[in-house]
Amino acid sequence: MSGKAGTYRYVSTKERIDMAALHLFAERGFKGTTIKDIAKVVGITEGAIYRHYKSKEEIVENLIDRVIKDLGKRLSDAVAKGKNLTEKIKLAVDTLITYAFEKPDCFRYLNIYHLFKKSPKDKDRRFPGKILMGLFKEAYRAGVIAVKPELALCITVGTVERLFIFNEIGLISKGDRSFMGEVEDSILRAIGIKNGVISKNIAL
Amino acid sequence: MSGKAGTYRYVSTKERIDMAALHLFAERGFKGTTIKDIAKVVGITEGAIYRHYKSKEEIVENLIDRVIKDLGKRLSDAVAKGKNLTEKIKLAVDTLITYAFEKPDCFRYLNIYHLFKKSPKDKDRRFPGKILMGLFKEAYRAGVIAVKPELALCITVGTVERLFIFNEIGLISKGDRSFMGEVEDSILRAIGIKNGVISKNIAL
Amino acid sequence: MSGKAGTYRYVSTKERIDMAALHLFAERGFKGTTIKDIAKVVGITEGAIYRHYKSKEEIVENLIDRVIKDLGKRLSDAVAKGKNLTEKIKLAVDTLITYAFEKPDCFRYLNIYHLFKKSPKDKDRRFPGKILMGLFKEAYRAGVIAVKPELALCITVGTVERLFIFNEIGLISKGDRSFMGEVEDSILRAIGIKNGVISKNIAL
Amino acid sequence: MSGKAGTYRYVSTKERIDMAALHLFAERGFKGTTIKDIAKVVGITEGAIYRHYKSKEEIVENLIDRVIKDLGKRLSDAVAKGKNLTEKIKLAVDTLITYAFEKPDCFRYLNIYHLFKKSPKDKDRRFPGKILMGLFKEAYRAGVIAVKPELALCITVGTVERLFIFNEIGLISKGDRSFMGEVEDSILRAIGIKNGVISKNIAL
DNA sequence: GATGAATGAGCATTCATTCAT
DNA sequence: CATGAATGAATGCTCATTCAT
Repeated sequence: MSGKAGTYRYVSTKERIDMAALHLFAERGFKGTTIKDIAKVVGITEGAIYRHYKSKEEIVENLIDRVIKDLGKRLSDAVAKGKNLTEKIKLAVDTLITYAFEKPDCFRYLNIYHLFKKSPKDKDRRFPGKILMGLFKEAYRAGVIAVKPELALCITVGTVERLFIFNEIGLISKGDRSFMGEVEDSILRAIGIKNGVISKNIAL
Repeated sequence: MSGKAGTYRYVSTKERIDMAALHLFAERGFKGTTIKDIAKVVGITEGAIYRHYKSKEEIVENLIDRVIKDLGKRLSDAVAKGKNLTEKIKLAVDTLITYAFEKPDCFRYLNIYHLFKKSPKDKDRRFPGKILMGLFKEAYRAGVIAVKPELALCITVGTVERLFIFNEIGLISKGDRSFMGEVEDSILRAIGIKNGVISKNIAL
Repeated sequence: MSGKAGTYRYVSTKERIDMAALHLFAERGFKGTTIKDIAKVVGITEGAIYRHYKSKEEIVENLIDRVIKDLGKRLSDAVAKGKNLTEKIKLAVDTLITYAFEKPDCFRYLNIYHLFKKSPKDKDRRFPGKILMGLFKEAYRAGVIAVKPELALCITVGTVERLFIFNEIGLISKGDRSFMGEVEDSILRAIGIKNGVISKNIAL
Repeated sequence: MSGKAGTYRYVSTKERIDMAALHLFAERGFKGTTIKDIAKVVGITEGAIYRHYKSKEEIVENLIDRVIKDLGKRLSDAVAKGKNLTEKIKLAVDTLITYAFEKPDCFRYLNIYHLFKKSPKDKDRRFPGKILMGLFKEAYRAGVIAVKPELALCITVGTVERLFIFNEIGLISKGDRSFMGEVEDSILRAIGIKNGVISKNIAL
C-alpha cells in the first residue's frame, strides 16, 4: 500500500500484516479471513499479530482509515488541480478510475467495508464520497452539471465500481485504454456536463 | 418472494427459512449469518433447519437461484414487451430500478453473492446480466446506443446499485419519484440512446 | 434371522427392522449406525421405528437376546445329540463353525456386542459360551480333554472367530470345505482330545 | 507406549493425548469416544487437542501406526532371535501373549481397529499378522508345522485374543503363569509342531 | 518481537427421541 | 401404523484472543 515506486530492503512486519490483511479481506471478506490466514501470508504466527494490533477489528479499522485517507488525498489533489469545475470533475473521475485499477485490493476493500460496516461518523469527514459530493453540489448550483449531485455521485461511483467488477470477472479488459476514455466520456455525458471543452470531445 | 399475490394464512417453514436467510445474508453476509440466527428469526431450533435444507450452502444456492430466476423473468418480460430496442432498453432499466427498491433484500443478496461467490456456469444462462448484455449488444450493433455494450451494462447496473446503497444510507430518498425519472434519463443519456421516441416519452 | 427355509409372503416390519439393524450394527457398530440408517434400509421413516421399539438400546438388546438364544439352542441341541463327551465336543465345534459362516451378521454381532457391552448377568445363563464351558469342564474332569476348560474355550471360540475374520478379509476361502475339516482337527488336537474315535477320523 | 524405560518428569501433551485416546478408544470404540472425553482425561480443553492433531481421524491413524510398529518390531525381533523355525515360532507366540497382557490397551485397540476399519495397504506391510504369516508359510513349506499357514495364524492370534478377553472379563487370571505355559503348549500342539526341541523345553 | 500452547465461546451438523396429524 | 417436522443435546472442529517462555 506504499504506492511509491523504488527499491527498499525492509518492510516492517506491521506493514506486511496490513498488506496481507488488505488482500485477504478484499478477497474473502472479514469473516472469511482468519488471523491465522493473515499470519500465514506474513510468515509469522497468530500470536505475533497481537504485538501489532490488539484485535482483528483494529486491523480492519486501521486499513479502512489508510484506504480512505489515500483515496481521499488523491481526490482532493485532483480537485485542487482543476482550473474550473468541469476540469475538476473530469480529473476527479479520472482519479477514481485510475485508483480502482491501480489498487484493486484497496478499491475492493473500500466497497466491501461499506457494504457491511456502518461507517462511523468521524470517518465520514474524510470519506472520498464526501469530496466528490461536495464537488458535484457546487457544480450543480453553478449549473455545470445537469443532474442532482446525489445522482451524479451514483453514476460516477457506481459505474466505476461495476467496471472494476467486470474487469475482475474478465468481461472487459483493463488494458483497453481507449475503452477507459469511453468510460469517462459516458460518465461525464450522463451527469450532463455542459462545458464546451467536454462537449467538443464527446458527442452529446 | 412468495410469488403468489393476494392474502394467505399459512407460510411454510421452508419459505420462512428462505425469507429469514435472505434478509440476514443480505444484511450480514454469508459468514456473518449463522444457522442459529436464521432459526431464531423463524422461531425454530437449529436442527429443524436441516429438515428442509441439508446444509447452509444449500440455502445460499437455493436463494440465489430463486433471485436470479425472479429478476431474470422480470427482465425477460420487460424486454419482450418493448416494441423496439429503445423501448426495450427503457423498460429493462425501469425494471431493474423497480426491482432494487421493491425487493431490496433480493437485490442486495444478488450483489453480495457475486462479490464473493464465483457463479457456476449453468446459473449464468439465466443470469439477469446476460439478458441486459444481450439487449445492449443488439442495440450497439443496430446503432441504437453509442457506447460499447459492456460499458452500457456497467453504467446501468452500477448506477442502480449505487442508487440503492445511497438510499439505504439515507443519502437519497426513494420516495422521490421524480428523482427516479431523472435516474432513468441519466442512464439512457449516458449510454447514448439516439432514438427520438425516447426523447418524447422521457423529458431529457 | 428366521433361519427357516421355505416361502412366505409377508415379513413384519419389526422383523425387517431387526434384520436391517442386525446387519448395520454388525457392519458399522452401534454408534456407527443411526436410527435413520435402519429406517432407510427398511423403507420407513425414523419415527416409525419407535412404534416397534421404544429406544435404540431396546433394538440392541432384543437382537442380542435373539442371537444368543439362537446359537444357544443350536449348541444345546448339538451337545444333546452327541453320544459321548468326545462326540459332544466335536458336534459343538462343528455347530460353532457352521453358525459363523451361515449367519455371519449374527456371529459378528455377537462378537461386537461382547467387545463393548458388559453382558448383564441374567443373559449369561443362556450365553453360548456357558454351554461350551460346561461341556469342557465335564470333559476335563472326565479326562477327555488335556487342557483346562477355560483354555479349551479360548482355543475353540478364538480360532473360529479369527477364521471368520480372515474369511471376511478374503485371506481364506470358506468354500474350501477340506480346510474346514482341518480347522476342526486342529482345534480338537489343540484341546487334546484323547478319544480313539476321534483319533481315527482325524490324523493327529 | 512411551518407549523409553526409566523415570521421567515430563510427558508431552501430545503423548498424553495419545495415551488417553488409546485407552478410551480401546474401551469405548472410536465413535463412542469424543474429543471432549479425551481432552477431559488429559486435562485440557477440546480446542487444545487440535493444536496437536488436525482431526480425530488423525489421532486414530497415528495410534494404529504406533501400535503396529511397536508390536511389529517385537515380533520381528523375536523371529530374528530364534535359531530355527520351531524356536522362532515359539518366541513369536510368546511375544504375542506377552504383548497382549503387558499392553492391553494397545492389543485391544489393534483388534477394534481391524474390526471396523479397512487397513490401508501400505500399513499392511508392517502389520504384525504379516510377520507371523510369513513365518508360518516358511514353517509349513519346511514341514515344521502340520496345518496350513492361514490356519496356524487363526489359531495363534484367535486363541490369544480370546484369552485376553476372558482375562478382562475375569474368567481366567493372568497371574497364573503355569496357565500361560499351557496356552503356549496348546497353540503349538494345535498347529502341529513336529520338532523335538520344542517337546524338550516345553512339557507337552 | 515472536512462538505456540491453551482457552472458551461459537459454529455447522447430527441424532435419538417426541408428537401432532 | 406411519409420517415428517421439531427438539435439544451433543459432536467435531474453528477461531479470536491470551499468555508463559
